[in-house]
Amino acid sequence: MTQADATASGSTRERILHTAARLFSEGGFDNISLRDITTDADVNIAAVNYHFGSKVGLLNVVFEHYATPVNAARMELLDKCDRKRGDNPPAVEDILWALLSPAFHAPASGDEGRYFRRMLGRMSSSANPDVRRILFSTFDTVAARFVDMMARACPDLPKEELFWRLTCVYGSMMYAQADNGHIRTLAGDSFDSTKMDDALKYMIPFLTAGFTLPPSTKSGSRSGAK
Amino acid sequence: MTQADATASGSTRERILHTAARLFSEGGFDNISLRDITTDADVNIAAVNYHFGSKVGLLNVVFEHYATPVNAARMELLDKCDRKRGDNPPAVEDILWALLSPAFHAPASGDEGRYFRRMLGRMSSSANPDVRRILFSTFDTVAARFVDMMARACPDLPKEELFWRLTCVYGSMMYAQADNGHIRTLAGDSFDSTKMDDALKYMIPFLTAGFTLPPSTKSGSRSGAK
DNA sequence: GATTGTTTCAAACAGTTGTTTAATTATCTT
DNA sequence: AAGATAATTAAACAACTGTTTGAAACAATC
Repeated sequence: MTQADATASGSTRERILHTAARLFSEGGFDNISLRDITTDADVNIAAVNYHFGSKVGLLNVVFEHYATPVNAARMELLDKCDRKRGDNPPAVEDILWALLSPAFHAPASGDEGRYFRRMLGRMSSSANPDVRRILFSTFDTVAARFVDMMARACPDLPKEELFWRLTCVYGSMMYAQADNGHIRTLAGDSFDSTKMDDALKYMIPFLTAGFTLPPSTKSGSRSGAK
Repeated sequence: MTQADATASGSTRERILHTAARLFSEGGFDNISLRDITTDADVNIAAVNYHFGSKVGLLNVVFEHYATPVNAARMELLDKCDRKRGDNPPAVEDILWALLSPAFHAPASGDEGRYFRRMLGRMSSSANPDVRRILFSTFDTVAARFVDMMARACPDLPKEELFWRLTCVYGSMMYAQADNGHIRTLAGDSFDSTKMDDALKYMIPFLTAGFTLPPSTKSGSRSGAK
């Protein structure tokens, strides 16, 4: 089954949805026109506004469609982190697993998961206000709980240092999802960087090690190059 | 001196350059039109094509202007890493310092460094082919040397794990530079996240801890949520 | 089989984009 | 001062954007 076939079946609405996710993942939101999508999906231009109201409305539905299961899986795993430890603070590694594994695994079948991951990574630094609003509102609740649990897992960590460590976690995750190809070009392309199981296997220990470090001392700053 | 004044002085060419950097950092390349730039810089719209050939040509010059000192500083610091250790492998922390500190520090004065950092972070995941080409060619040489030195610093690390660890490093750096505000909104905004000295102080130990971990064992994969 | 409501379609809409033109002004050279 | 080069300007260019229109085709219900 070719790629074109994969999106040529189903209702008009579904064809638009799947084609949009694929093209947005390749070109971002602003660089992909409605004509790009409707031509590829073999539907009329007006169908987008008929079914989704607007281009932004389409993006909204794409996000809802793909992000809902990811959010649900994250919530479930975060619940397990809490139950597992009772009144004790949850474990950093478990929380990181709850954040990363749903994003890297779901949806399991086909290329659609890869499309959505790349789309998300690409859009995470978008300057488009509509994109930012949709992105934020989609992951708002779960992300807030993730941050809260990480803070509880590291009770001695100052807020400022927590912020920078979270920046590393989110940055690593988004960059891995975006898969922009820069690192692979530099580090050799003799292996498959789309295997998200490997990403989890290697990245979770990496991030756990950084996050479980004792808080930096106030005088611990490096003053300059030596 | 107001922000408008800061870019209202100098030659037409310079005003375009500085205004472009500022607006690109706020809105990315595709979302900022030449009319946005020329209106803000108070120059005629044809001046862009006269001085820079095209919009892409303008972006090229902006990158050259701001990235050249960063590249030079990185090269110098990487040289020092090599000299310091002689024939021994360089230290991971020193290499990370060589990569991060020039990006977070330079240029020292004014807002221009912040503009360029944010622009770079925003564009690091851009899908625009022109942006990708410029970005890659700008940092190509230095990045390749950085990757090579990291590989030498971790001789026992399989190429695949090296790739994912580098992904974490670049992702953290770019996300910190992009400063998209998502984490700060979640983690509280009671402190100043634009102080790049703090970013270095906290991020370098974080990334060093992850990168100096012993290689993962083949069976070390986590099979699923518990 | 007529009458709903739903979906599709070609065509046009007004607005914005990067780029170019040709004329005018400014600056420098001899 | 005269001529040559450089820089700036208003205006227009063709191409593309998301969106809307009103008629046509389709489906479902009575």
